Amino acid sequence: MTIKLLLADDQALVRGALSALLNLESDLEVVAEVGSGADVVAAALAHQPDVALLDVEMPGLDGISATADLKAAAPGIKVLIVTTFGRPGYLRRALQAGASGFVVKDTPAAQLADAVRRVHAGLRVVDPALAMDSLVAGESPLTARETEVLLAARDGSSVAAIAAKLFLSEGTVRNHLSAAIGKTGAANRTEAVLTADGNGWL
Amino acid sequence: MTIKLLLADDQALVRGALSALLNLESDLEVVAEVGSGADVVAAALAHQPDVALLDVEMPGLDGISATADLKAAAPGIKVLIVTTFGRPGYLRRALQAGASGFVVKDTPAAQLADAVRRVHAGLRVVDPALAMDSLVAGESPLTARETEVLLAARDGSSVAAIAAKLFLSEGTVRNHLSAAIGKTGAANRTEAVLTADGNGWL
DNA sequence: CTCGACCTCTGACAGATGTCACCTCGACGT
DNA sequence: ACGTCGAGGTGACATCTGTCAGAGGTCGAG
Repeated sequence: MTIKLLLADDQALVRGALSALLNLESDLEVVAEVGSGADVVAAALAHQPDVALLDVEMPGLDGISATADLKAAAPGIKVLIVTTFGRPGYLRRALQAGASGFVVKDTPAAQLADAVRRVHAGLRVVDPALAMDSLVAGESPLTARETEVLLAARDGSSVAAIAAKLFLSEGTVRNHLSAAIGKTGAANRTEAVLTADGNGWL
Repeated sequence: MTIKLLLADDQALVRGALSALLNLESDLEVVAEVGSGADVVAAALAHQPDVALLDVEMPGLDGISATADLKAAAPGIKVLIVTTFGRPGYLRRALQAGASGFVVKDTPAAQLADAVRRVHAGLRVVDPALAMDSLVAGESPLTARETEVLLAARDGSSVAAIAAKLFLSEGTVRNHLSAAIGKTGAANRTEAVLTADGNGWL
């Protein structure tokens, strides 16, 4: 009885390589590969995999949103998140979206197949060190608006530009930025964006 | 006659997966895998590969510096750069360092083995679209100091902090930043860092 | 209903930032 | 010997940022 897999990663080379790696295992079989989060649900319905391996960083629909969509459309399919960045917030949001496992891309290749089998068996797979970080970092202290403003500030936009984009007064934007800077313990907006991003709060 | 390969990528999962992918080809054999740029030369001397596949983004010694070191220690080994980001400046610097090929991670997996064979045969392998970008973007217009200052500004440091780190006057730092902002067509230091980084100038 | 949390806005303020003009110095190419 | 360029610096200026106090408004929990 082989475990059927769905792979989602925007980098074709990595996707193909992971496929080769997993197909080496006699009890695993990759039945579908997609390059964007938007294609996950359709491919899953078409190929009926047992486990879906999703990357978080994908253009358009990210892996976490894709997880939520997939669990809504086909609750029986287990989801294993595979990501480059072990951001605490990613782990938290992935689990809330219904993922069964969370693997960072710098874990040894040999462990991936085991992770897949465990997830298929109904177990949770989470890197213990990352779970600790997630507990320490906690949930995002930023309010919805503060997050939006920081997101808009990420590309170096001025207060005026952010205000125009979000239809706010410049003073309001400055207030939200100031609050975000205070909550992140940063000294300016750039640092605030960096730490918030590093924690997976954006 | 098999082609012997050396793999360098800081993400163990990707490294292992690429290894699996390439070992599927009957004429290719991965003889060494390392996780940092600093280990490339030693592993190359120990295992005598024909071609080295190096990632650009690695902690410590990056793939481009590793290329230069490797070509100095063992000029006969061909280098194929495999990277996530197709920054024009990366391509230029990789070729100057002695790389024979440059492949972005979102090219189809099937083409990687061919790229390796071509590089081994003494040909150059470069994505045509990326080569165009490299021509258009041209060399970095930033002077050495401007680059240093931008680099120091990347983490959101204030002018005072940058001045202290580089042992410069605050006024000089402001002048360099202003020049960098002007040359990159940005409106502030954050935008300047973003565009310079996007072009591989940092 | 009241309270708290959040959003929105204003006005004022100190400090940081970006720009400009202008200066010296050393290296380099002609 | 000369001009050019980059590095390093100073001083002044307008503008942008970050902070603070205050003042409404909405909305859900208790």
